[in-house]
Amino acid sequence: MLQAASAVRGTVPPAVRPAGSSSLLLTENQQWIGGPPPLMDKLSPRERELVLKQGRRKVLNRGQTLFSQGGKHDGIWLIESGRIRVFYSSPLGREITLAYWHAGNFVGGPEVFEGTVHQWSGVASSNCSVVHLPGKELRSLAAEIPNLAIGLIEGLTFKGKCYSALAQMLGTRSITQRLAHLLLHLVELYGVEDADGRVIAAAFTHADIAHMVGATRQWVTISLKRMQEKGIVVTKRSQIVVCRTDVLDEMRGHASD
Amino acid sequence: MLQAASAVRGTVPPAVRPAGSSSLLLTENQQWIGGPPPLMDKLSPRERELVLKQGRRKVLNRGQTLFSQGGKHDGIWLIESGRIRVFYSSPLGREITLAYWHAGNFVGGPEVFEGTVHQWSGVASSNCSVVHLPGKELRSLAAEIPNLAIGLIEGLTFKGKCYSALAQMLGTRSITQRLAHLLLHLVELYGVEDADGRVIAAAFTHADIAHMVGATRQWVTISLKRMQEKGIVVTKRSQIVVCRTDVLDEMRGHASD
DNA sequence: CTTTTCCCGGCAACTAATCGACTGCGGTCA
DNA sequence: TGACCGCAGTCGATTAGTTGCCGGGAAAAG
Repeated sequence: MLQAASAVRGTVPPAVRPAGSSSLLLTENQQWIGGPPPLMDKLSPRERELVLKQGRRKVLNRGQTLFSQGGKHDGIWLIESGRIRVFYSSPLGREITLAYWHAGNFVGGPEVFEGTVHQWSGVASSNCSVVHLPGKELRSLAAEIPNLAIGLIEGLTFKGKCYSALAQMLGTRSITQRLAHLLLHLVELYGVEDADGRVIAAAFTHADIAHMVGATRQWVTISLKRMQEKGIVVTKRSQIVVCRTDVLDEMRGHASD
Repeated sequence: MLQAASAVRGTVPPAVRPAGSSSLLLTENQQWIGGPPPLMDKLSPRERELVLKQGRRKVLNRGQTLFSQGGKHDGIWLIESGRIRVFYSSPLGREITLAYWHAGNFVGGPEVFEGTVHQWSGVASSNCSVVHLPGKELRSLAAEIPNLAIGLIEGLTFKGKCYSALAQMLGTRSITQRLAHLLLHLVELYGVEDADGRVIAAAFTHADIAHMVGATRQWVTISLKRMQEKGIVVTKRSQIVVCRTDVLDEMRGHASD
């Protein structure tokens, strides 16, 4: 089984904004680029303590499963540190990842209290620390702390938009367009300046990217190569440097006008 | 402009269950096949009257637009009769329909009160009667009538599952699989017994179907023809008769095991 | 240090799906 | 009755995307 293949991959680089999610999220009308406001930010220190007291902290190694589709649903997990990948795997083995969720977000939707079964799976894509809030406790906490309830609703609405945007992208854009779109989003979230352009400072393998845009590993390789030939990106040692965001923006099936 | 090309298309045939939605909804773990329980069913006659009083009734002809993506969002529409098609249209003109919503459901999500802008468009796919509940009025009604609030949450959760399921289907299944899946769903909702098999009693054009599965009109024609050659379906005069649900079930990338 | 594992990369054959265009049918309307 | 229009159906050309395979290189594990 996986035992931390690379120290680099999986750690969130310093340049990264703390809260957010990397995926095919934003469509034309999407604001909230980095994700919803973190769930706990509006709470007073006392309230925060109250919530954490009710929850059960859990530490995960890279690769460990937090919940899996078809499993019984009970409550949510609040991410304290690390990165959780939420994805769906079809019976025939094809996979689509919804998003990589960062610290400050919660996972386990679309229902928050006691639901039926999970529609998605969640695994740690880096070493993580999470707090589990079971449905029953969460419900009473939400009744007690209005700001928590509001945070939950905001988070849920955002998740709804994620599903919605993902469906729209998958339904109306070609893989190449989706890839262009994703690269722009990754640059937005993880971009660090560099001599050649903007480096995507979080390491994703071609397979990771393939799962995000709904494609095969090989096709991502081919597409990236073509982009490199056109001078849009430079790939040096499994890192992607984006040189021409303008061309990418045009490629993705532009939103403007 | 469209002026009711056919009298048959657009009317909901008698065999149809009253509430529900036809789309690529159900995944393996999906229950609620026909949609959520209708929003108003749990209300007392008096409460129902109260709600209808606050709303503004609107009658739509087939083809008329109810709301469109990018437009300002304010409240929801309750469907009294007819069928509303909710879809997204990309800047380059490709379209994906989320669902056809029937009487008893509401449209205008994923937010219910005052939101930002619509992510989807809604047009009447038959003559419709709807009741508009603006965000402000809806909010106070929901505060006053607990059962209405619960209905809203149930409806929203269901919509979340729709987006989610649609994304999963689009991300992991081939068009052929999606088509098989859709046919099974349509039979489930609109199926009427017949000498050859089960007739899908609601008329959808090939273009309609293409938008539901995210494909081109031509490809739907070809796929249906291939299915006919294999004896899975029979198409007689723009109506589809499904003979072998078992084969379709196997084609769609089966859930069982 | 060696072995193993993972990941990039390329290649070839193949199928799925798109695009544009044209035909013919049937229904509707003037 | 004739003109029109939306829709099913078909064709050929082209592209997008898959599947399976093999090789090399870098990094982790032993």
